[in-house]
Amino acid sequence: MAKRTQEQAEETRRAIIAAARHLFATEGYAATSIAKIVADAGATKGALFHHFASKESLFLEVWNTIQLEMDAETRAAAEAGRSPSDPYAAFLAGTRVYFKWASKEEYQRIALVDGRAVMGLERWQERDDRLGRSNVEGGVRHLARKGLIKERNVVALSIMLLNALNGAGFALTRNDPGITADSLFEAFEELLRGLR
Amino acid sequence: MAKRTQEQAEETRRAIIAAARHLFATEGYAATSIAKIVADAGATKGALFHHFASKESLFLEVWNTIQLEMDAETRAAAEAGRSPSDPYAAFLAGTRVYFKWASKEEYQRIALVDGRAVMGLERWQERDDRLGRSNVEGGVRHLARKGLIKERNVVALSIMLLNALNGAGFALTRNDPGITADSLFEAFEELLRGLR
DNA sequence: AGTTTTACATACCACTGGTATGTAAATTAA
DNA sequence: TTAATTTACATACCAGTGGTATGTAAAACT
Repeated sequence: MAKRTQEQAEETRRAIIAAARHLFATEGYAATSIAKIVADAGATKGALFHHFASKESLFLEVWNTIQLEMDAETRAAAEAGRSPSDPYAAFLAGTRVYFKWASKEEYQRIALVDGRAVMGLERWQERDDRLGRSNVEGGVRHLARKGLIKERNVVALSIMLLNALNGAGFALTRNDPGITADSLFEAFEELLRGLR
Repeated sequence: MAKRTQEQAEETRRAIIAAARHLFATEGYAATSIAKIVADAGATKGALFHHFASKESLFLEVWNTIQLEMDAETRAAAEAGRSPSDPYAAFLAGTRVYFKWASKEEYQRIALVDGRAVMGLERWQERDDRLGRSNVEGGVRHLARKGLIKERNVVALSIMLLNALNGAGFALTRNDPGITADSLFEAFEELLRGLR
């Protein structure tokens, strides 16, 4: 068998992405070889390099997919959580969901750890900004308009709050007795509401 | 020339570490080959593998060194900044210095980006806790004793604040017009003082 | 029906981190 | 002082890596 239908090609492509995503999440980018990926996907190196320019670009595709999944879910939660009485409600609802993502090993490995190292600082930042950071900034800006946060430091505060959330996700993986999802969320809420 | 004096051996060891540190900081861990390290250090692979068990353990030594340098400097600054009138003073003084570190490319690449990827989540966390996190926790605990922070969430808040600082460091490298060292520091101070 | 393009498969390549072996000088023991 | 041992490399080598070049047969288009 040599050539496939377009549909069949799409399927091998998806199989490769699925295998790569699983390996990247469980073993990490560096420890995942292309040979292993294609073996798991039931394909060959030729197929992989036909569909993807490099191991790195395959990783980027996986990274993008995960980020978009996360983005869609948090936005939806924020939208659903909006309340006319509590201006914090939408932000905190989105936060709760992002928080769940940041505590998943897959998200940590791919989005928070290896992503930075693979892409390098610059590319990671510009890509990261388009998603997580812009969402947080939206929430902070909303609170600023309501007079609950100083207008001047919106950007700086957004950066810090997003990173606080990421760190909280990391912390959750260790079964440290002092750290629970609730205590972290509560602490974040304190941080947010403390800003006047 | 075959065998060297102990002093000479120490020197080649230092040369290798220095070359590795520079390359790791400028090119990143993955893009730095052992061949390049020993070429820059004026040594051979044999020498490197005599002094270090692996590329990874060489990286760990560099990582450790940098973390200890940072730790010493921030602790000293916090100590020097202590004030009987302002309970926040010591913490903020230490913060200011850590902040300077987190904005250095060398620290970002080695300590904040590649370190996580190279060590993996678990090892990175347990090592990271012993330094940065424990310092922040000390500061937070001090404020909690003074009644300025809820005693209950000390650990959770420490994690978030440390990560907020790291993120601020990242943000500084991009020459984004909205972000300055001062605005970030000010935002952090707001965050901290907002906790009651 | 013929031409072109697609979707692979295979063989190959330079380079990687790491190892095994050799060796001469420094250090230690007798 | 000398003999035995250990140290500090240097060199040659190896399996595995990401990536490329080439081939090919069927699908898609003209």
